[in-house]
Amino acid sequence: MANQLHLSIDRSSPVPLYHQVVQGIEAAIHTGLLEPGSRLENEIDLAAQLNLSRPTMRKAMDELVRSGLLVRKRGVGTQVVSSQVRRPLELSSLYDDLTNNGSKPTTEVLTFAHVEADDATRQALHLPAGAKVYHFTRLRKVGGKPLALMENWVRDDITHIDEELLGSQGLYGILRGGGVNFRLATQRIGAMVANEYQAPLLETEPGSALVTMERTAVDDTGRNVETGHHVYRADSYSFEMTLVQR
Amino acid sequence: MANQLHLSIDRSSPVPLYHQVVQGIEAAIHTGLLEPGSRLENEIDLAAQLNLSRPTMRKAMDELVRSGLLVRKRGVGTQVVSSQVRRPLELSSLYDDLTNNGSKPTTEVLTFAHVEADDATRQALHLPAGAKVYHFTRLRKVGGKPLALMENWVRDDITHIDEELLGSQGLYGILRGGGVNFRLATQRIGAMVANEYQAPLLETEPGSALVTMERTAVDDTGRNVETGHHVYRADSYSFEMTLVQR
DNA sequence: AACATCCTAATGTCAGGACAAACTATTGAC
DNA sequence: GTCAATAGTTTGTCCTGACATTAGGATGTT
Repeated sequence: MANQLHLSIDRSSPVPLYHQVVQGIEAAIHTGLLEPGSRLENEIDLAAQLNLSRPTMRKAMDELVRSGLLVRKRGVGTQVVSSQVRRPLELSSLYDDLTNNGSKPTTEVLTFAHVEADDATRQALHLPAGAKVYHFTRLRKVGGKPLALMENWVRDDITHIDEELLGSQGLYGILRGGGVNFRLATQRIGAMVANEYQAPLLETEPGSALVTMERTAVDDTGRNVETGHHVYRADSYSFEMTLVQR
Repeated sequence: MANQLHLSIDRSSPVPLYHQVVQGIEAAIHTGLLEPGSRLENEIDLAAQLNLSRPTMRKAMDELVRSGLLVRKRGVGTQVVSSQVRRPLELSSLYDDLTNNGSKPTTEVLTFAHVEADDATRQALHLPAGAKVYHFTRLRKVGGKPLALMENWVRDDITHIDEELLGSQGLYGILRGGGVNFRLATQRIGAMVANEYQAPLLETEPGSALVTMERTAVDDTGRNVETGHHVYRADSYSFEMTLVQR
């Protein structure tokens, strides 16, 4: 079963070896070199072929299993999952998703204020009484079509934010530029019908379906940096994800 | 910084050591023994205290980082995330979620058929032409209140399914009983407004908001076992998840 | 031919060590 | 006093080695 992965490992690269393996196998699956359902060679032989240790090989496969591309069974082997799997939902911003997708989103800042945080915001961001936050609402369009209406609250002790900045780039880009390393976010996805305020902005009818998302993001120092409440036109947006059994 | 985790490791237990550590730290966080934002001792000392090797300790912390409870920074240390983190979205069924939650869901089977798969279903389940599937719709209530309207298509070569079975337990429970080990699922979450068919069943008004979910589940042999299209009352259900930066 | 038993292959778990890279805080020089 | 070099701490990566556990086929018995 010479599976001829022709992966090449570059030991002088700063990219960790296990990650090079991950990328190599991902590529092999996407190019069809590794067909869905096919079995891989066992971990030990694969490691030997690439002059890697088994733990390193195993760590690479762990990631691929976690992301849903591979399936392992003890005593049997490892095989490529037959279904075409998309990337699991990652911590990314709408703006990044759209630009990565080749679209050119535009952002219109509807309101902008630097105000004292209300109770709900203080609780969401773990702020003391009297702390101030940036509070703003934005309308995001892609291809001239409105897609999302976003209301956010952001700590003001990270980086300066103003209306002009928000109009020119995504919020997460601004915050990353201010030194924030996002680590995780909790979010809740639901639905509502468009009200009189939302409908005209999103160029739809009151009563049409909207996808709602509430999110709070945490950075690597444990600070709750940002919380927001977004609504999306249901006919233009939905959340796609891959769930992996642990 | 004697953090007194008083974890006890049982080496005779069939539970892997690293998982015992995971459970111990999770418990410490949930009981408040480890406060949000507090730093843990370093990996090596913790491992030594529990008479474990560093890789084992590290594997445990890896899982906790992945699930969002801990945050690591090279050169600095590991700390408990300040926000209260919920479990990441796992591959679970609505029925399981409800029963684990202490609720007593009831299921009403609206339609049931054993029919030849249509094109869309054949494609979703990777079935050959002429293959047959179980096709059924169910209404799930909890506390007498309707919550979800579910339409599913299931391969018929796994286990026998009938109307009575579906009324008494969850679909995933039936399939697991039939020897299926679920591994992953891809799903898409969106929104729609209730139509004339859905509204009376869900005891709501036409035009009210519904959360929609489409899911296809894959088992450990790579078979696409089940695909379904569910709608939930938006006022009673939403999807909550934790996203972790990779 | 049907069944139970053994064997093999593969993944799962665990240990102990070594060095690299990144961040902090201290120390030193100007 | 301010800034830069340095040392120390902690996580990140990688290695070798060992044994346990499981699934499934092969073997042998009834």
